[in-house]
Amino acid sequence: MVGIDEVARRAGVSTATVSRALSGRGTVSAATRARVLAAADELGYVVSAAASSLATGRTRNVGVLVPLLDRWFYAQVLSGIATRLSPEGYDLTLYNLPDAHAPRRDVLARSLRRNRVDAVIALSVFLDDEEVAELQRLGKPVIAIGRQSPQLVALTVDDRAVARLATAHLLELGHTAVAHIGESRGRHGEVHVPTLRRRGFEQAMTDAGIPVHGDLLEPADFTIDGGYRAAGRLLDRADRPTAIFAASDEMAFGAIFAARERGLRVPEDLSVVGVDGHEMSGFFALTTVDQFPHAQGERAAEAVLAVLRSGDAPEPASLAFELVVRNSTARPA
Amino acid sequence: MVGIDEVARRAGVSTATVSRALSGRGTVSAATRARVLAAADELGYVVSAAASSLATGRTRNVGVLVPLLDRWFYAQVLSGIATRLSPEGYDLTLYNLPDAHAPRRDVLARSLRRNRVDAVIALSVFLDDEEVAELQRLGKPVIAIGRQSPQLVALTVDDRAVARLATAHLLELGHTAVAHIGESRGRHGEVHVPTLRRRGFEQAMTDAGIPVHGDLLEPADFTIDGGYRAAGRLLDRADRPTAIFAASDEMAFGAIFAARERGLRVPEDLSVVGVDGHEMSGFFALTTVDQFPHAQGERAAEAVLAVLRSGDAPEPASLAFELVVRNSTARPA
DNA sequence: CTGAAAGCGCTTACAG
DNA sequence: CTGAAAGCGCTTACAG
Repeated sequence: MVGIDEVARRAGVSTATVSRALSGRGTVSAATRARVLAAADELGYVVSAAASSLATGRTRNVGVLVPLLDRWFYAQVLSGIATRLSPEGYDLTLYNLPDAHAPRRDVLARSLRRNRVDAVIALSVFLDDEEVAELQRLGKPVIAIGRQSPQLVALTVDDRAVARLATAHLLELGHTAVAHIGESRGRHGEVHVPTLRRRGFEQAMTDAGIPVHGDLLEPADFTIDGGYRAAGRLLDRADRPTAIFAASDEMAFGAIFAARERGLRVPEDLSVVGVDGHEMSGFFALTTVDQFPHAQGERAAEAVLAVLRSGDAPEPASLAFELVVRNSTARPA
Repeated sequence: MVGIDEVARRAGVSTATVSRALSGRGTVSAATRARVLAAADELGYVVSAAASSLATGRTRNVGVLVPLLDRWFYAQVLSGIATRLSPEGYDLTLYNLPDAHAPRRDVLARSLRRNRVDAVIALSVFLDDEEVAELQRLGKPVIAIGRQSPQLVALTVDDRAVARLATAHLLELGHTAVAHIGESRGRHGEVHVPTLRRRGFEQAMTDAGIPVHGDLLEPADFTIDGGYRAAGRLLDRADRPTAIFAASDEMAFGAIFAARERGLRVPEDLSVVGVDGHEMSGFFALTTVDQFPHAQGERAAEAVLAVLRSGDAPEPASLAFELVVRNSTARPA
């Protein structure tokens, strides 16, 4: 690899001047700059990340924390982030945060502290207070997607409103036996997305004068299979619901598979609504609340870039969502 | 951030000794080592990536080149890679290689040359000769997944064999009108996965004495929607096939949607086989050739770690695949 | 506008 | 087994 001194020699200037010409910081005469650029180009010089970042303290790298790499939603957001970071010359380093405590601490207390990133985007990871503190101790901008902790600045959709919108759609069609598939316990209080969706569901039902009893809430883990099994439990009951609001499209797909397996037609015998705007929702004719995950990633990347440029603290922001009505919902029979 | 000299002061030794004690390289007495470890732990010291990598030339970071972040297959492989890299203390930096020429050059000639990675895993990206040369000029180990260039060491499945296996399954069931959805042009010759799958299909058909005419080959772009449209074209013909071999599960899903839309039953009226082992293939009852993408990622990561440890050149290897028969295939009516 | 020099925070021969 | 010192390849006050 050719170094800065080779470029300096070829251009007949000092390394300081090469550095100034290439970075655009400091003043260099037009003629000198041109000579330096030509020399760098001819030699194929690229600045060494390690040397540059040791000298400046900046890395031009953003860390992204993801709970799972192979869920559609996260892949979408990640893709959105990469889309906006790459043209700005920023790299993206991935940190997979598993459920287990030990490896999580390893990522937060070790990997991230190696000083390899200028900022962190935390994607829907549920951090406990100690972990959040660890993250903030980095002294670097942190942007969360999805509310994860009261202490983290986040880009969020209004998850209660999302759930109310989906539920209200079913109620307006005339359904009264509406069940919800999602998280039913409230461990994470005011910042837990699945819990907020369940609360929004409950609120819409209550507002419509329909009491919500525990039977209408089936817990599932946001996978297709989880949705399939939860829906199976609901549909095998004597008093099965006529509509299901699933807290994610993948769980909604599972519900559709469960219905189909039982000879129930969607939407004639069962209406289903999801959340996300999954790429396959159109094929399933699934009515869903789209939350534009790719755009969420882009927004997060933009927020990070803005903070890095301005030095200002990041600001929380609210993300768009939209009900997309397709053919998985209809009036009850 | 606390530095090595603070640790040295606290432990009452030189920074050289701290470095040796922490890295395990060089000799340190047990007592000194214990004191250093304790001091480092108390201070929460973590070595600076930039300083360490400038001094050693090693980064403990692996670059992964991906064409698309939001395809299921790539997300799986990526997840497999991360799974194996993370416990070894290696970070993973993502480089998205789009189709356009300019940004690709930017990644290969700029980003990767910033010296931020010790090795590169290239995931199903089709590089032209110049790009491969650029990659090799890095002087770092490169492992490809999927055959991409004759010059790159790769982990590959035998794609012709995969296609023959899928096609033979349909032929054994008694189908003779078998169509293929995939890539139909052979730009990339001997190293292009879609082309190899098409050739395997043609070979199986020819071996069975069935001539393959162009009508049986419908090009598609490996997305669900592409498969849906390609299958639509096949199924709208007067002499529609009784079976379809799709070169990916996602295209197979699209084919199933296309059949369903036309009132054709799978497998009674149409048999469908895919390739990949997609997480949803079970729900679609799709017969497929599983190629275990998560395991492919793990294998690639292991190969990279082995090369990094031994200093030996990487070696090509062959990956497993397996026909999984489900309910999307049956004897023709 | 430009250069000499110090410094970023480590690692590693070298000497003892 | 341990320390002093040079060096990794840049950047940036400082001086001119």
